[in-house]
Amino acid sequence: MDESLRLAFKQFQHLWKPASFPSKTLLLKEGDVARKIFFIKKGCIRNWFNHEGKEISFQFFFEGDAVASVESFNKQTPSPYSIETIEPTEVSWLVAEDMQQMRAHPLINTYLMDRAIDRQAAFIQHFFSFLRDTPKQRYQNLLAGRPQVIQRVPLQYIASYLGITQVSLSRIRAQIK
Amino acid sequence: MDESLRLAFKQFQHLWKPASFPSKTLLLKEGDVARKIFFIKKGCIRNWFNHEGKEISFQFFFEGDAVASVESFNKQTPSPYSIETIEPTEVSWLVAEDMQQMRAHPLINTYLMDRAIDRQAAFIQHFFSFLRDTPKQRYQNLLAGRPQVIQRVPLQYIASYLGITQVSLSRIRAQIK
DNA sequence: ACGGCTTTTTAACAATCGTTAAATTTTAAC
DNA sequence: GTTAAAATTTAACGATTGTTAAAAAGCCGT
Repeated sequence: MDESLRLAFKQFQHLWKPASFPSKTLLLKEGDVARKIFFIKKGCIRNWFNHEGKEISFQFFFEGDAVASVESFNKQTPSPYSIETIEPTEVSWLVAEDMQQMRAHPLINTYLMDRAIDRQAAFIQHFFSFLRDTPKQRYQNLLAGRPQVIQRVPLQYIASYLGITQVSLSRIRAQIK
Repeated sequence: MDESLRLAFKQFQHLWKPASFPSKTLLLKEGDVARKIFFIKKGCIRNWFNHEGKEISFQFFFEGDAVASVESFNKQTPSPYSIETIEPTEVSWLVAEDMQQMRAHPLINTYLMDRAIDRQAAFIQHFFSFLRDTPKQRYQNLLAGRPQVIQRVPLQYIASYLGITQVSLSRIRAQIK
């Protein structure tokens, strides 16, 4: 992020509102329409959806990450998933209208588009690992590439993220140690 | 696609070049830089990457679809995957510079962005099925939702698309019939 | 520090998957 | 149409996973 972009962001600083939440707080409930985008100052968040009574986590976010139910936020449609804190979390948040205002700034718009593309690339890489790797390899990739996920996220959430059960993850961990 | 958009596309008709390829023709080789975007008039195409000597297919395209190694095409970087015809295929194609020219048109740009978002949504749905469904359910979803994939794409390609081996797919098919 | 609750691990068994190899069917070239 | 090559199915076996249940470990509030 260069200086001119930083300045552009400062112009809109007044739009951002601070908030703090305890762990296990729903910031957005599956089926509701997203009105806010969150920027994590401190803490940890997961995105998950319900499938036959089971919670399936599919994304984790940490300090510096922006979190929103993007489609729901942009189109004002029901969100296909929930957003929930994992740790006590401090955020800055913004409503959709204010986000539109920021997007009007070309530098910020370009920056946000680039971040969206980066996230998509990471998403595709994670997806590819389901085609290419075994669950054990997927766990080892996570351990090597994003150790803070394993340090900070409860294993039950990680299991569904890897596409396996808690029991299977526990066995994999026992094999490696 | 409404009338004004159709007119906008017509303006750039002269940029599109026709080409025909036999089946199993590489339109882009993994590691090469993508220079073209293809629009399928007739036929069928797959995207795949090599992993330890095995071909892993992850997307299929049919008549009306636009196909390119998007990141490679946009950033002029090596493509992480190959693009290959499955059937004898007729396409219209365009080089990156001409695509930029078309993107300058607001209607076309909006249309292309919307299609990109649609594709991403479909991609995410496919990804979710790896977290939520068994391989058998994934096959049945494909059979119900995109029957032409099963009718036109060789089963060995479909197997890797579903994240399983050809043998396992064959067993699943035997169970269902 | 204590109890109660949640999370993680372990165990046992059935079901599914991967692997290798062979048999069968389909496809394509001459 | 015949034949060779490719694709698909079937078989057998070992490895991995899901499921259910119980045990162990960790966490939180009092």
